[in-house]
Amino acid sequence: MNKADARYQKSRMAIVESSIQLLLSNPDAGMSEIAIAAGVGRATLYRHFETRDELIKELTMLCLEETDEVLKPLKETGLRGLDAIVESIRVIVPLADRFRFLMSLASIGASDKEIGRVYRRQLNELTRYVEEGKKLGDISKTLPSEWIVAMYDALLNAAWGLIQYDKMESEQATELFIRSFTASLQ
Amino acid sequence: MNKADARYQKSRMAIVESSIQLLLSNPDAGMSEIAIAAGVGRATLYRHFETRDELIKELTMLCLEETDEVLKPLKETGLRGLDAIVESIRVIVPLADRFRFLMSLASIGASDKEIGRVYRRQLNELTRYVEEGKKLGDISKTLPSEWIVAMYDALLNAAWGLIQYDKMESEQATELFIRSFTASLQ
DNA sequence: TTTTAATGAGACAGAGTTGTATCATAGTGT
DNA sequence: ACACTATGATACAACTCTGTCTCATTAAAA
Repeated sequence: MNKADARYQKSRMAIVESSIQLLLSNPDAGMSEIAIAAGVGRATLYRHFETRDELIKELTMLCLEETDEVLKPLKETGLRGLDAIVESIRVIVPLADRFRFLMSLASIGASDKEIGRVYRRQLNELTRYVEEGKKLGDISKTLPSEWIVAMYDALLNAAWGLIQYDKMESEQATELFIRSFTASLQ
Repeated sequence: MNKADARYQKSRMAIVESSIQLLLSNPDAGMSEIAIAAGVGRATLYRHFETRDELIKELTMLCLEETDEVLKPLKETGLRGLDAIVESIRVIVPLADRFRFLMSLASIGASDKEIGRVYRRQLNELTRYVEEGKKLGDISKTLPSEWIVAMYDALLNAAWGLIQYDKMESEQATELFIRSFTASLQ
């Protein structure tokens, strides 16, 4: 299996993209179904991912890395507190399918060490911004940080749901998310 | 099978309650697992519910009916708009596990006619309160009703998650929910 | 107490899924 | 042009889950 081979890359990309979308709408989808959705033979699917559990684990890691990737530039902007959170919303909503995939399979996080570690780190970063926001006076100190983080996740989910079902555009969902979320922090 | 028989009722109650909780934490749980969780033989489980799909469908209907039940008094209070919504939050949060069960298996709603009908009706009632709230001036007219309804569901989920993982008490979650939700509607 | 019937345990067939192995084919790198 | 190799199709065994059935047990109803 040569990772540089064009056929390999084509198959792999198709598998990753299709399986994330498919597992999002049907978490019980089997390997046959996944292979069909990816337009790939079942045998090829097993050549790329040894088992179904392996596939899901690698997809999860991939989604975590992708969200990491878009959040990295944010750290270099020097934004702090609520400003940082708002900016994170802007970059994360377009990736909401990845994020939702992580949520829907959150149970995995508990079972896999590596995933749990990365997941907790991302959660901690958001919590840090929340604490900053409280110090800066943008966020009410009487709201528990845990509740704020939970709201963030929940509203991101809501936004993505509306986008997925074509109820609104990504931009509108982003603005509503930001508007409602910031308003709720007073 | 005599529905009045004490043994029948005991088994049925155990099955219903256990399977809702179990399927909530593991939607893939099989009939064996469900039977064990209910402290009941697998054969008995099949005597009460012909198939696994039947079981899930009946559980879903039951949860719908229960939420209907607690919302019924609300209609007789004469509360309108935002006041009605706030009151609905108070009565619904304690039932959040039922509600979450409905959400987690929302895909069923699409497949089953009866469930889809009841589900849409409940959604419409919430939407009606939202529209009322806009007319009464409690809710900004520039927020799409769909977004508000989505937020309601999302925050209910968030509240229930925190309660389930013992991060806070039901009362505190309710108050945070109401506070954040109402604040976001301006 | 006696009768009735719901239950638990277990065996069973059938269907579906997973993961492995083989082989001819067709696209790729050289 | 040629050698390589990823792929698709297919067959296969092992396993799991579902749904059915039987029979002894035990708790409820009479």
